[in-house]
Amino acid sequence: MLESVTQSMFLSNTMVCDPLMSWTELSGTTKDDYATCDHQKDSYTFWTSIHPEYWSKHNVCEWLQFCCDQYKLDANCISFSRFNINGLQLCNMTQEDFLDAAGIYGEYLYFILQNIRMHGISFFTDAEETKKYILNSCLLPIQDLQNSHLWEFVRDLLLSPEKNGGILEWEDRGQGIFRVVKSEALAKMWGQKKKNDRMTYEKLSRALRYYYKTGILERVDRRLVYKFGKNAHGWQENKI
DNA sequence: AGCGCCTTTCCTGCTT
DNA sequence: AAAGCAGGAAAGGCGC
Repeated sequence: MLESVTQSMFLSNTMVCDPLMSWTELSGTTKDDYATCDHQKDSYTFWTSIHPEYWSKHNVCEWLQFCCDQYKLDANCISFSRFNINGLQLCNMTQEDFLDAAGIYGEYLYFILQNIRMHGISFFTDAEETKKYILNSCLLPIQDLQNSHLWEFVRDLLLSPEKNGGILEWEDRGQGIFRVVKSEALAKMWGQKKKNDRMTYEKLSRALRYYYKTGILERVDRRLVYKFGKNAHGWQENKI
């Protein structure tokens, strides 16, 4: 399933990946990008240039580090001891194995690995491109892993009613008008994401008000009610 | 090193 | 009276 999904998505975007290009050509295009990365500068050019099947234990570790860096994953959620294995063993891990070893990131890491095996590392050097693919896939929402902006956090909470526990609700779905139902709960959740237990709705709302200036939000003259502006995206139905 | 962006923190005054 | 709103000011964090 994963293969067919990613393959079709992959082939549909010739800018990211020309199917005629070889794996080595693809990975070669990224070498320079990572030569500028001061973190593990020396090793990037090595592990990205070989197939995952041939990675050493060290390379596997570097790959995990790369994923954490690139997608802002919380390394504490990943059991690194479970990944003290070589590339061949890594490639033999099932999706369930990944879930066991990396919790909420398991499915995601599995997805990344399978795509690197198929298409090379360049597939994942552009976080924005990767995000598009994940959003179009049936994987867990990548915004949970990546998005750091407050308005995106709010948007994604609105888009996941099963997760927001009635904290936010749409007032007018079509116009992008929504209401903050539990203000302090929202602040607490935002604080959790930012690892800041001093967050309050008072402060969060100040940040929201700054969005009026940039057109991310529009003012609605009602208490606890906000509206997405013309510069907000991704909140409309049937539109990503 | 420095700059810009996005908050975070704090504050005063105002409104509901 | 309590909670929310409006923004100014300044500082922090982080990516480039």
